[in-house]
Formats: sequence, C-alpha cells, structure tokens
Amino acid sequence: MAARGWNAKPNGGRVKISDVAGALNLTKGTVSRALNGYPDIAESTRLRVRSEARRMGYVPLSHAQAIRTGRTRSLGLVWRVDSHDGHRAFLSEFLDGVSRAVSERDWSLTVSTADSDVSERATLRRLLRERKADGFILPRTMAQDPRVEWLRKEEAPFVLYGRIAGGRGCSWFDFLGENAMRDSVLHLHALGHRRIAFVNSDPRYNYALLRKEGFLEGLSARGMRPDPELMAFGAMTPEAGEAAARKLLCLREPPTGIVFAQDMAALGAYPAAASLGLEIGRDLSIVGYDGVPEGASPTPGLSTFAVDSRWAGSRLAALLIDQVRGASPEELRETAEARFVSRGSDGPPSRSSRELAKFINHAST
Amino acid sequence: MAARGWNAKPNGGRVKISDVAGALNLTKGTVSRALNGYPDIAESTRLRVRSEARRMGYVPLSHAQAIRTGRTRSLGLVWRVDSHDGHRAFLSEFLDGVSRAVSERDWSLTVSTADSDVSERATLRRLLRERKADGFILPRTMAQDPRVEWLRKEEAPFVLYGRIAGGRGCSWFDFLGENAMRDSVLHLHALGHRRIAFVNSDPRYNYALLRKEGFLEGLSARGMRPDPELMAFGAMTPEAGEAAARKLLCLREPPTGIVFAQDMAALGAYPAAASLGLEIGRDLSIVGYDGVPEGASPTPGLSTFAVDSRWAGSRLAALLIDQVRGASPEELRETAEARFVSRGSDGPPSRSSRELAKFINHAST
DNA sequence: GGTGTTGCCGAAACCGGTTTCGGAATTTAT
DNA sequence: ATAAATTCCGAAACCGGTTTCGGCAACACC
Repeated sequence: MAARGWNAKPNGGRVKISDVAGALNLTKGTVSRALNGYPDIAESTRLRVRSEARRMGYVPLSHAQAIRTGRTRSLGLVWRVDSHDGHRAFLSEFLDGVSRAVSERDWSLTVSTADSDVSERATLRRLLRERKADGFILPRTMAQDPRVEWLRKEEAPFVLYGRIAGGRGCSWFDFLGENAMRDSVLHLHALGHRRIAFVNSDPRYNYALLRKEGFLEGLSARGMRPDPELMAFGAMTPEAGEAAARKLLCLREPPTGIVFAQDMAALGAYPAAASLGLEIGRDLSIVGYDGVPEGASPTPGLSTFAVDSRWAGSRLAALLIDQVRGASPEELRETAEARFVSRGSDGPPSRSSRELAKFINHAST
Repeated sequence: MAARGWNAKPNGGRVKISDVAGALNLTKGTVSRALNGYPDIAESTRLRVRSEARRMGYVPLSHAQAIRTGRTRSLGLVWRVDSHDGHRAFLSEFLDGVSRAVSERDWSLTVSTADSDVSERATLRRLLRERKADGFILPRTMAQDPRVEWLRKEEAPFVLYGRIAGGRGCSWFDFLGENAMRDSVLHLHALGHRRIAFVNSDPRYNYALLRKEGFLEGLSARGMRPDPELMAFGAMTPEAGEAAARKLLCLREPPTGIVFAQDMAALGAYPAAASLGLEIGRDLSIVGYDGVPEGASPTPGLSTFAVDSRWAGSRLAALLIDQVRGASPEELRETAEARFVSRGSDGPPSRSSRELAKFINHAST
C-alpha cells in the first residue's frame, strides 16, 4: 500500500522540483544536483531522489532549465523546399526517425523550412539566437557547404546527413552510396553487360562525387575502362533522367545497362526506353538508388538500392544529442549500406551494344 | 550618424531586456510592460522603448517568457506516419506553409510523429506537459476524433485541418471537397457522361462523408439518381483504387466516368483500364482530387482538383496563433476551394455504358 | 584530543523575463 | 488652496529550475 494520492496538485497539476524536494525533506537545489549527477550528493540520496521523482512523475520543464543552462533539449531541422529532387519523398520517414530518437530521450524537434541559401541561413540564425535549438541536423551535405562554415563559426553543434571532404570537427551519418554504385556495376557485369553507363545527379552534392568514384571503382574491378560518353550528370528528375537516357541510347555504342545515382532520374528511363521500343529488364537494364516508393509502380519495377531514411533520421538525432551533451564531434560518425531491392529492371542483356544500336536505328527510322 | 556600436556584447552577444532598459534609463519591468501593451505606460515611453528595442535588435527569449507566462510561442504538429494515403506526399508543402506563417510571427514549430492513436495521444500529452507547444494543428480530421475530445478536456488550443460535425468550440481550415465532387459530376455530365461512379476513401475521415454528399448533390443537380452499385469506398491507395475500378468496370452497366475522392486511388484506374483494353480519357474518364505530383506522370495525365497544402498549413498556423492569443475558436474557421487541373483523363465518352460493357466482355474473353 | 580533510547538504544567488504593488508627480475635483 | 483621483514608473517578488558557496558532521591523521 504505497501512500499514493498525497499530491494535492495545487497548480496546473504539474509536479515541480520543489514538490519532489518537499516530499523528501530536501531542498530543490539538492534534488536538482542529485538528478543531474553532481558528485557532491550521497549515492543513497541520489537513489531516493530518483525513485521519488519517477514515482511522482516529475519531468523538468525544459525551458525553465534553459534559462540557466542555455540549452532547450531540442534539435533543429531546416528543410529545403526549393529543390525538386527525390529527397522530399522521404521527409515523412526521415522525420519519423528523428522524432522517435528525440522523443525517447525526452528531447524535442523544431522544424523550419527554407527556400534558399539566404533564408536557410537566416532561419538557422533565428533558431540559434532564440535558443529554439541546441544543435542542427543538416540534410543533404554539399561539397562546399556554407552552413558548415557558419555553424562552425557560431560554435553551434550540428550533424550532417552525408559526408563531407575534410570535415574537420564534423559529425555525420551517411549511406555508402559509392558501394552501391560499385555493386550495381558488378551486378550488371555479372549479368553479362559489358557497356554500362552512369547517370549521376548534381555534382554540387557531395554524395554525387562519391557515387561517381564507386561507379568507376566497379568498372575497374572488372577491367572495364570508363568512357566519358557514358557518364552523364545533373539528372535529379524523371524528365532529366529521360533526356539523359535517350541521349545515351542514341550513341553509336549505346549502353545495355545504366546505373542511376537517383531513382527519380531512373524513372525517366521508362518513357525513354518505351519511345525507342526497348523493353526494360531485357533490352535495357537499369539500376537505381534511393528506394523511392514510385519505383514499385512501373512494369517492371525499378531495381534499386534502398536507403532507410527512418534509420538515418534516428541515428542523426542520436549523434547530435550526444554531441550537444559533450561528445567529441569527430567521433560521432556513422555509415550504413543501402539495401539492394530486386524488382525486375535488371537482367541479362538481350542484345550486345552493337545489335542494340542497330535495333534502335531501325526502330526510329 | 546614429550612435551605433555602443553595445559591448558582454555575454553571448544577445541583447537582453535589461540592456534595453539600461540604454533608456528605465527598469526592465517597465520595458517589459511597454512592449507587452500594458495600459500603465505612457504612449511616448512606449514608442521610445519600441524603437530602441528594434534598433538594438532585442528579441525576448521565448523560454524565459514561458517560465512566467506558461506559453512558449510555439505550435505543435503531430504527424501520423502509419497510414499510407496520399497525404504524406504533401508533408513538405504543408510544413512549408506552417513554417512560414510561424516564422513571420516569431513563433516556432515543434514536430513529432506517431504511428497509432495511442502514441499520438501520448505525444500530445508530453508536448503539452512540457509546454513544448501552446496549441496543436491536427491534420486529417476524423468523423469521430478522439483528439478533439481530449484536447478540449485539457483546455488546450487546437485547429483542425478539416471540418467536423458539431464542432463546438472548434477552429478549422478546410477545402470544400464536396464542391469539387459536385463539380466533377457536373463536368462529366457536360461531357456527355450519363453513368458516373464514385470511389470514396475511408469513411472514418470526415471529409469522405462530405465528398459523398457533394457527389450526390452533383447527380441530383442533373437529374441522375444515385446507384448503390456505382459507389465504392475505402480506396486510399493505387491498389485499392485499381480493385475498385476493375469491379466497377465489370458491372453489367459499367460507368463511363469515375470520380475519385483521392488521386492516389485514381491512379489505380490506369492499370485497371489498361488490363481491360480501355483508353483513359476516351473509353473511360476519371477525375481525381488532391493534386498529387504523381498525377502528372501517366499518359494521359490525371485531371484533378488540386489542393494547396502550403496555403492550408499557412492558414492553420495563423488561426491557431490567433486562438492562443485569445481569439474565440468558433470565429476561426476558414475554407477554400480546390482548383481544377485539366490534364487529359477526362473527355467525352467514346461509348455508352451498354456498348462499353459489350466491349469489355469481348476483350476479356 | 586538537586539527585538517572529506562528504554531504542547506541557503541563497542567479538566469531573463513577467507581474504586482506602492508611491511620487501630475492632473482634476472641490 | 487642499483633497482626491489619475498617470506613470521604480522596486521587488515571482516563475522553475541550476549553480555557487559555505558550513556542519564525520572521519582520518598525528
């Protein structure tokens, strides 16, 4: 029969630190130090305080703490809404990952949007000045990322979604897209493809550089030498992907397999192939990257390396919280592998490159 | 030559209220009252304070205010990630709308996710107890919405995205989906369609009920009487939409036009039609609702009533802030019309219903 | 048995605001 | 001219925590 029901809920019903202190015949200062791990509290007292606080359901008001500590126990996320790449499709899952990690630790998440570098900077500044965030999650790392410089100068904690070259003092989480690109090449080679193209995305993003390396690594691992004609870049939409695919297929030696750095671009290969009378998965094999849900719709489905955005969000939040709590940034780096999802857009080539060229010329005349 | 540069930035560089007070030879209490519109401040003083505060770039720390006022100047949004309907596609734009409205007013947005009613409730409770949000935006109003009851009991401000029947003390923003449904019927009728079906979404959502009303209203406005066989519901995905469309088309008197309550379901009509040898826009006309980007991809594109999610988010945030500031909830209700986007999936019927039935039977045998 | 240490906690200042209270100066009423 | 009411601001308490400081015991040391 534990003596429950003693708390008369005088104010809004919330249990405050002085309530806990009163119940234990301690002062609020002592309770605070006990809960925050100060060394000048007897271990026995600390335990008493902990259990009583839990029993009473005491949770400190983060903004009341913030006034003294300057920290709000909240993370900031500024989402770019101007670009139309495939990332937006993952927002829901990414947010979910962040939100879970954050909630589990009794932190919270402040979200804002921005439509340009300028407004993004302004938003970061505002959130920081008003202490709405103790640190930031920065999606889509760029090769030259102005946010990094600025946050470094402000001494604000941050984690990058995506690695960055020479990232002194930077934390990140990233998927090893280069491995996926390499494996795509190996996979297509194993299926019999000998002429493999690469459609990259915008090289301003750091991951694009890495994925290109991976693609080249795959080629050289199988003794194929890179052909500049087979390397395109800047494709982040179905339209751009379609144009790139069409251009590649109209070469004198067209590829029988194309590796795309992004699913959204890879989806453009479907209309491109259709307009040339090619069947995807037979006449032309394609492999994507990202795992967007739209990849499951076409026939055959898009084989791709799927990325777990929820996991990314979750890890980024965890890393950032650790950093705010004092961990050294450079030790907070994690990577993971994308997972291959076979759906039918890849298969043994029905024709060699030369035969394919003939077929295409025939069909289009 | 205004005397700038006087502020020596003793602490973290932030201008605090006592700095403003010091610069004006006033006390911080007076400055606070001046800025917050207390009546016992001379108008001349108020102006001096305002301009000096602006000049110095003073912005109060919301969590420092919160400790006394209990309000954080932040909105809460709990996003459901369990269901797979079309709404998730709009998250990015919706967030952008909310974020803009919120930033303009120097408020902020706390986002969390939930995957069930239980966890949503728990999240709301947590955000409220920790004062992470002064009020909530509730997406996707349900006909019987437990969140409404609960928040009412807690006396927490909230706004609904979607109307609710008998919404005593409720604020909302909503698009008049019923008008879109009605207009879809009128539009198809004007094109010559005389047998028009309706594929609704989950009737647990309140908007589904309204849209059904709108559809029926359209029928009766043109003297067509509703046929239960032509009314389906529960379709929120392409798969479900496909099944519903296929079932409708295999009726003895199939519809020549189908009105879908959601684009995501309408997209299922494409494979359904293709498998029966029907050409969309000629043999079968369809009209959707929502305006998801995927609707532009198929051939022909999906004609639909597009909803401006950014605007919705923006208005909801504005309404909620007004409510937190003291406005009466029932006066904070707004609606808007969805905008018709013609893309080709609607057209004059190539055949009558009877002829269509014959054609389908012929093709499938 | 005095004298340092050490362990542990209470008291009080503090963070950056808001709000109450009281009183001086000015205006209005008598 | 005096009393009463008003206007307007300073002083100080307050919100719910954190952090510093000092001192009382208990213990160790010589």
